[in-house]
Amino acid sequence: MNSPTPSVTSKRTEIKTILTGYAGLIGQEVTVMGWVRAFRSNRFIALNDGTSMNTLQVVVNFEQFDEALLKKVTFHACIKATGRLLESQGAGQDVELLAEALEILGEANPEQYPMQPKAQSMEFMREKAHFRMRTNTFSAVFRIRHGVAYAIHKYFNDNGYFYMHTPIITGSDAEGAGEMFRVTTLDVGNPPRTEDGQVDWRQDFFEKPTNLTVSGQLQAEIGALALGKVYTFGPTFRAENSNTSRHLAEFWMIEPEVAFYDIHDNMALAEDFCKYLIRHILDNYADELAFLDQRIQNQEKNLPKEQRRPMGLTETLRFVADNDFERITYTDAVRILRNSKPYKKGKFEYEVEWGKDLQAEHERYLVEKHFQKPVIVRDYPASIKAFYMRLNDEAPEVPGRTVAAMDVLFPGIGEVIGGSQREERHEVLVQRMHDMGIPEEELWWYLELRKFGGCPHAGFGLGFERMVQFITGMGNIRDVIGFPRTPGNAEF
RNA sequence: GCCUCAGUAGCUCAGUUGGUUAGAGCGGCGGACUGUUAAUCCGUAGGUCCAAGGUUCAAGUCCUUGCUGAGGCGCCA
Repeated sequence: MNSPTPSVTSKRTEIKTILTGYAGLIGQEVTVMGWVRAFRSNRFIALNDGTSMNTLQVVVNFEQFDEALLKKVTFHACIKATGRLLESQGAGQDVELLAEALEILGEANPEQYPMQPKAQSMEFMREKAHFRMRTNTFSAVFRIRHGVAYAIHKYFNDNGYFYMHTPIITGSDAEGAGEMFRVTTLDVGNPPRTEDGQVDWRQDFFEKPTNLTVSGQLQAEIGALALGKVYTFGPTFRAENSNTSRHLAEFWMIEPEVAFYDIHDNMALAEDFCKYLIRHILDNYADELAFLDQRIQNQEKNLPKEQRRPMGLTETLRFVADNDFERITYTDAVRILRNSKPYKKGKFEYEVEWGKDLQAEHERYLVEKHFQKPVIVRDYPASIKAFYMRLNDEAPEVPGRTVAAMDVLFPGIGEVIGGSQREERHEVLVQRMHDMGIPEEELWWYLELRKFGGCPHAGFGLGFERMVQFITGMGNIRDVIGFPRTPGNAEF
């Protein structure tokens, strides 16, 4: 009855298919394959194949099976079961598979296998990244991660955007988005040198210094000024020594760039886009959200009330999807903060002063206390923002020059989006680059975009993992990417 | 990079003013039971107390340094 040698065929029915459309399958013979989540009473196997949150109950009449075979039905062992699908006699499920044949596709010796059928810490599972996707939490997170990625492409495609691939290796270090990873084929221990002792980059692969990209924006602007509406969605690298729950050295970023858009169009796009992504997950991953919601509640039930989330996960997502984001200027934000209770009581660690960047504590006050919803802050002081952001006209009620920059701030994770209307005026851009010490010769092509057929345009960068973090409610960004790269960590 | 906290069994943790043989729950293993749903019951094994050095009659406990992790901050998405 039981074949000792595994013979995998493609004739399997996915468990999601069985559980969501079992009506037509009752009484029929089906084959399922998956990983054992539990083996109760030597009779009931809870089988999960990754297609959904749910398990199929496989019933084995242990009298009919070899004892040595059943001994191998252990936690996370991979099995194949064939039998008839029946209405369940038990209370916990509608249908169950009465196994007629059972095959072990991959053993998981419980004395050696590190995962256990119990709650384990996020830190421990991070060290077991090759196994953690088999857990309820991580399989839910990674199905949702896929869902968000899909929704991104669908949103842009349905709205007439073109997906554009920008280079991973860049020869420019003027993008101004942080420390970069050097890319080289030179012998790092003994690089060729010029006569004055400097590394001779002309002998390197690209005959110049190159780095991993920190942003595809500058190239996306090329696309926008030809195709009108483009977006990028690719890996991004920052060599910052950032040790936080919201930073990765390697992450994925979405960067739409749109010709003829100003900062207000840009904000409208950002808000509509965020809401679309959230709605897509609400509509398609309700089981996953319910599980993650429950998980957070269990986690928080021991915390004092004021440290708990004000709303459940699903509730939060609905709220964000259904309500307008608050839109304020940086100047307004400063005024609100200076009139706030924590400011007057001296609770802020950092000074709130026009011209200084808003700190995390300030952003959190605006989002979580004052407005209690996502906030878009725009028109930041020019002195604290990048050279390519469009210089606003002087305004009498504003203390200094500002640029048409915008940050979308979400509760819990802070900045999800940073963007701007781009400076399209050649002479203004040249002046800004000069003032900020950006070498013009490195970005000659970027400047030429302003000389030949330029136009007003705008765009933004959305941190993919931060959005997934928000939607899944995961506390640490390292738990929403399969194989996180952070300072001192590049395992797997 | 800075600040704070932590590191004890496979996992999560307890371990009193420094004092005999370092404990629990879960997991594992052995057995019982068998329509279970985090199955239940009985039994059992399992320890470089992060590392090195130091103080002391005596260190899991105190001190120094280092390593690793977490939380917060900065940089940002």
